[in-house]
Amino acid sequence: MRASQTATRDPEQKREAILDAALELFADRGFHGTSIPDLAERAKVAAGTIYRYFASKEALVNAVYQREKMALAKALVPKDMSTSARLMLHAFFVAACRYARERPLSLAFLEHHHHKDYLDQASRDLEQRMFAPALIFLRQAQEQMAVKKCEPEMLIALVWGMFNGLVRGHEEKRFALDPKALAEAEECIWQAIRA
Amino acid sequence: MRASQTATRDPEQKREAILDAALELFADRGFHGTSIPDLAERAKVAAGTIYRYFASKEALVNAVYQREKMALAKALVPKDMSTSARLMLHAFFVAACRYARERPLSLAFLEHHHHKDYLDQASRDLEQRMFAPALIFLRQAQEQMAVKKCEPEMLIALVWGMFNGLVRGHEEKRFALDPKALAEAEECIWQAIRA
DNA sequence: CTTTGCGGAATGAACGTTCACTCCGTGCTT
DNA sequence: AAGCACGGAGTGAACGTTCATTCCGCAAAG
Repeated sequence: MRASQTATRDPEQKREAILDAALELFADRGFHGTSIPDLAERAKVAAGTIYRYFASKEALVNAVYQREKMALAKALVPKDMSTSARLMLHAFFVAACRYARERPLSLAFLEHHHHKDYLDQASRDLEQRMFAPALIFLRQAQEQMAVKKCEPEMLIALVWGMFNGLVRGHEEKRFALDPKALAEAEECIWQAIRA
Repeated sequence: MRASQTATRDPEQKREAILDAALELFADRGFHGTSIPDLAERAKVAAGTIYRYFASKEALVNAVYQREKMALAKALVPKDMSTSARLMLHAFFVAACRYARERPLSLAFLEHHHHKDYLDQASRDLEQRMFAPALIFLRQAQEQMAVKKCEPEMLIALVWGMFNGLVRGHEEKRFALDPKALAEAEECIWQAIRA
């Protein structure tokens, strides 16, 4: 087994093109609303080629899900858990807003395909790995009397729910999100969870 | 002349049976994931019968959307806007939780089909009629220094986002929602928006 | 020349929708 | 009172289309 010597035609690049096209189409038409021929056209490959890289449409959507979920997790995971709860929330909020701005399709896709029945176990498992660091941090912060002593899972649901509401309202142009509005929103979130 | 025969023959009841089946299936499989034959079987009618009541699958999903959105609006609209902001939030929260408990499929359907491109203008217009009373009340409360002076649309997005996060987390069994947890969640929401 | 992997037509299943028909309650005729 | 003709709701097989997936010929790489 030699290292990849096919430099002229990079198969990895084609795979990425298919994943990118799938992200776009699945994000705004959903899984069942997207056809393989449409997908092939967007990725600029033939329909049959997709099956060289992915066993089925389901396998493809799972590959997209796992790629995007890991990208989101990587973008949100804190570098340093030793600061105050307030600063941690700030870091989370800034990172989440940056991700929403830079990869809006990723967020839309993940929101749209959350907990769907065609997702396999590997995809589902990523959910918990994602929230694990936040959970640990929240328990710490609760002991230091920095945040409310509710079920930490519930606090995460509330914070993530607020962030989602913000993103959705902004996408629907119901309100603008200039720096002032963002700062106000961040403060709302902090007030919601602080002790 | 039998009761069951008369019941089956009532056209309004058949229409409702189709709408009920559509609510269930659309809520958990989505629009494109639900087929007319499946729908017909669930509603206990023949496929062709559905087209006696609705012009197309799109017309059907719009009929379901409008019925459920109006039911939600009716359940959430406040009886009396002259109390304090805190009590208004309490009334909203109790009503929303009651709706989530009694009609979970309705909430799932509305969340799932929010702003989809197969929804017609009439369906879209219901969205704004829904938030209008809340907007008026929020502006009042802001003048009385009871809630934060942010964009009211943003406050609505945050509150509704928290409620959605709560419902979703509960449905996924990530945490329990006993009366104590509900009271804590309500307090979080209040702290998020209070002045 | 052999090997490899892509393109795109071919395939059968399943889709939304239609339509010729059945069935039954109702009211008119006798 | 009984029979008949009518109208419209309900049916489900059939239609043309589109789907996910397969397959084979070809073009380029080794």
